Amino acid sequence: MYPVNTSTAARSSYHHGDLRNALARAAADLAATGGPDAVTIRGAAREVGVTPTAAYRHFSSQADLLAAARELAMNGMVVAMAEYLGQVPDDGDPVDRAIERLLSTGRGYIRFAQDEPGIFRTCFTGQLRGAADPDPGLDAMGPYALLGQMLDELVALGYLAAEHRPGAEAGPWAAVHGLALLIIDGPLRDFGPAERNAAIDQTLAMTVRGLATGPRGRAASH
Amino acid sequence: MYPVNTSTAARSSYHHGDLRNALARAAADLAATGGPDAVTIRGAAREVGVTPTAAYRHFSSQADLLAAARELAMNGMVVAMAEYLGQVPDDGDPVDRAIERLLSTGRGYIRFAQDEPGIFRTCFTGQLRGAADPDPGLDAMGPYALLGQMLDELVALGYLAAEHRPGAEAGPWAAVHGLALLIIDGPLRDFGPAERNAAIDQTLAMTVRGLATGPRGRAASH
DNA sequence: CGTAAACTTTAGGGGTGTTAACTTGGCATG
DNA sequence: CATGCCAAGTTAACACCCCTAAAGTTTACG
Repeated sequence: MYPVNTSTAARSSYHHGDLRNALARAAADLAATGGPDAVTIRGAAREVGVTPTAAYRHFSSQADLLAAARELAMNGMVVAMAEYLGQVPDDGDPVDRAIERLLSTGRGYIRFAQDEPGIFRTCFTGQLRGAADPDPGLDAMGPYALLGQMLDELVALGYLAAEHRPGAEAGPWAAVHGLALLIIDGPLRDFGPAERNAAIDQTLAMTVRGLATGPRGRAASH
Repeated sequence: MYPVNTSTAARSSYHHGDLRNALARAAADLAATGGPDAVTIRGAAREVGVTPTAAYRHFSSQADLLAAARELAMNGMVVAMAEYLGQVPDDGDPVDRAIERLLSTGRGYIRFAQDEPGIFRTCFTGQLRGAADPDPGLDAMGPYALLGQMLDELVALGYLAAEHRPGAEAGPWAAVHGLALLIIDGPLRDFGPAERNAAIDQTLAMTVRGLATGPRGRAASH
């Protein structure tokens, strides 16, 4: 009944050696299949082959474990999005290209939510207010930073007016975030693929049009 | 230890007389303070002053009770939104007025989410896929229908192009929905009121601009 | 007056978070 | 080398939850 060496750097017998990470990983796995509600101390401990109370040596509470899972989930999300974004071709008109990159970022966001709803939900839903969060919000800023770069590009190219740049992340982010949630566990969840994609295209098109406040933006109709 | 007459039409002694509704109401109360996770058979029964097993006479499961709570929550939301919408003045240019109504709808949505996060979450999050849902999605269509009317108005006034009308609900809905969730339990939750309102204004402005595809729309800059 | 519905108690099997007290064993120190 | 400390694990237990089942009590109604 000694701990099973599930994955990395684990000593062989009584002391696990890397229990914290192993538990966090297990928690992330649970989140992937069952969403944040499936992240449980007992479940993670069981998966690692360890007593539930052992987990309390490394995590002060279930919320703490969930936070660790969320961090891993967030990493997974930015990696997946970056990977998806890397596939967009780098040719054509600069403005079109910048817009295409923005669109791909949004599509990557929504696609990830659809492909890994459990992880996506874990990233964003069920945040505790008073939880001990060392860097508040900054860990969830992965997609935010990415979006910021896109918008900077659009300003530089004259598509988005400079005076509209401050705080411009809110709109596009809200749009893709909301759409993702409406699709994965909102009223749009039983749309077929066609309707779903139509909703995505329409939302992204509206967003891009709504950002066209600069000189070059008002020219392009899209 | 006889049941306390919490509210409406309850007979006095052994038979409660309106237990189903009382439980649903209690469940909605629990949802209001603690979100959907706080909706529990035992909790609702306790609040009403009744044995947990008695609840199973009226609800087949906790999910069933939650569904009832969600229905009440949804009603509360449409009422609150309608009330808020009723306050917008009915004067000025028709297009401006229609846009103002659209904006107010969005503001009402977000405001409700902020004022009653528990109820809002109960409306939209944690939907079970296989749950016995008599009219799938249609109960959650309250805000959706309202939005549809606004968009029809905008088409009639030439602000939104008719060819963009089909499925145009997705974008605006996604935007306000996403913003609401980012604010109440997403990364934007610890924004101050000022930043929060700025994000709301910016998102709504972007949305309105993004809908301006008709002849009258392209003229107005807003 | 008797049936049946509404509600009650009791009991039990499974899940969860969390605390308290105990045991094991690695490692440093005398 | 022996010793003993202390962290990493353990078992046990309490409280809460969902859900099911069986058997009893009250009340409405035909």
